[in-house]
Amino acid sequence: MAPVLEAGPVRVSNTGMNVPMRREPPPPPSPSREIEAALRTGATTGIIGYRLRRAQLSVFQKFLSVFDELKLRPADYSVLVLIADNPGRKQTEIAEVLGVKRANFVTLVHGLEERGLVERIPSHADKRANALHLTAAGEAFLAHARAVHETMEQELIARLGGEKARKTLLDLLDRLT
Amino acid sequence: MAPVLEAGPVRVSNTGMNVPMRREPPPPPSPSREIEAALRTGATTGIIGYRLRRAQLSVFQKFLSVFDELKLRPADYSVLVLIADNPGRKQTEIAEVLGVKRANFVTLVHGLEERGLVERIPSHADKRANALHLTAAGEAFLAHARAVHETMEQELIARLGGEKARKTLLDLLDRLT
DNA sequence: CGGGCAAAGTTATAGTGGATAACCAATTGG
DNA sequence: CCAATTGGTTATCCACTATAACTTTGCCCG
Repeated sequence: MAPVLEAGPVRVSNTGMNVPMRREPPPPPSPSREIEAALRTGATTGIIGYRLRRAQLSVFQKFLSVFDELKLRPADYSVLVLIADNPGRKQTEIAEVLGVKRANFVTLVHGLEERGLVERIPSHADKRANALHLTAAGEAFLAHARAVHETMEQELIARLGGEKARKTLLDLLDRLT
Repeated sequence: MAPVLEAGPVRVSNTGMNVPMRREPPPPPSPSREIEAALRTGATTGIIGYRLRRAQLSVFQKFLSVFDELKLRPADYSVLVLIADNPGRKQTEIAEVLGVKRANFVTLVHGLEERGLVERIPSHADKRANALHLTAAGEAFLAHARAVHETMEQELIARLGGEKARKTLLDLLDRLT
């Protein structure tokens, strides 16, 4: 996350629009002494990519702390969910929808396999491929993880201002993707 | 670049709400042959963090391609903008508002300094600190970069559906941060 | 049918970003 | 004046991603 990352791009030539109209430096706060004047961040905070990055980092951060005990990272979780909903698929298929290079996906699945959550069953239809399945333990574990996640998700929705706001957000994010 | 990454957290116990109600496997498409059935991704795509991540990667990707010729990465750009709007600040201050560890900020600024865009002037008020400024070349470079970025930003706003949608997005992102 | 090409999985490797620890010089507060 | 803190720096380490190369297997097509 922090993701990230790489900070975001920025806005236009002169001043960003969320920059408070910048006429002249507002008179310094009460004691014009050396009071740590705040920085002008308007030009960066007006950037869509920048804000997107910060929000994403923040949400992932939260995910990491919530799932710390379960030793689950976001990528792990998404893999488990995807396998659960699409049992028997091959590695390449799961990797692709997640946007993970199949070479890197190997390590990911191996980790889950070693923890006894996932099984890689050699497909006899195609001897090159591995069909991915959750083990019984994996199912149980995921059920718990899903519950934990749902709590977090509801918390996020509440912060957004409700279900409608969530839909709006997802729609806007889609337009950027 | 792959999106994924670390995918996001997910939804609740049974099925995500954007998952089409999952009753039973809908009859396979026309030719029930081996037609690469699409994966069920509802449970992942309903996750706020996941969508946030995908959108952020997408936007950054675009930034990278647009700024490829200028050899500017998002972090570089944000640093230049911040220094331009807050000349004379010390490294620690700029680093902090960007959420960059001061140790890692060193490399960042050094790169910009070597390119002749930024100057680190030893402060005589505090002999430990470096006051950051843009060079004349840095100002000129940034003016160009800002113009390039503004074009990209407008393109993003258009995709969102206008200025109002942009404000809505930024507001929602703020609530998550 | 047989040869060539593509796909699935894997390994190895490199690059990048962020985090931590340790250190020096300088400053600040008692 | 001394202790604690701050600013900058270096050196490392870890996580994530990308690329290349290789093996096995499947598929197409002349």
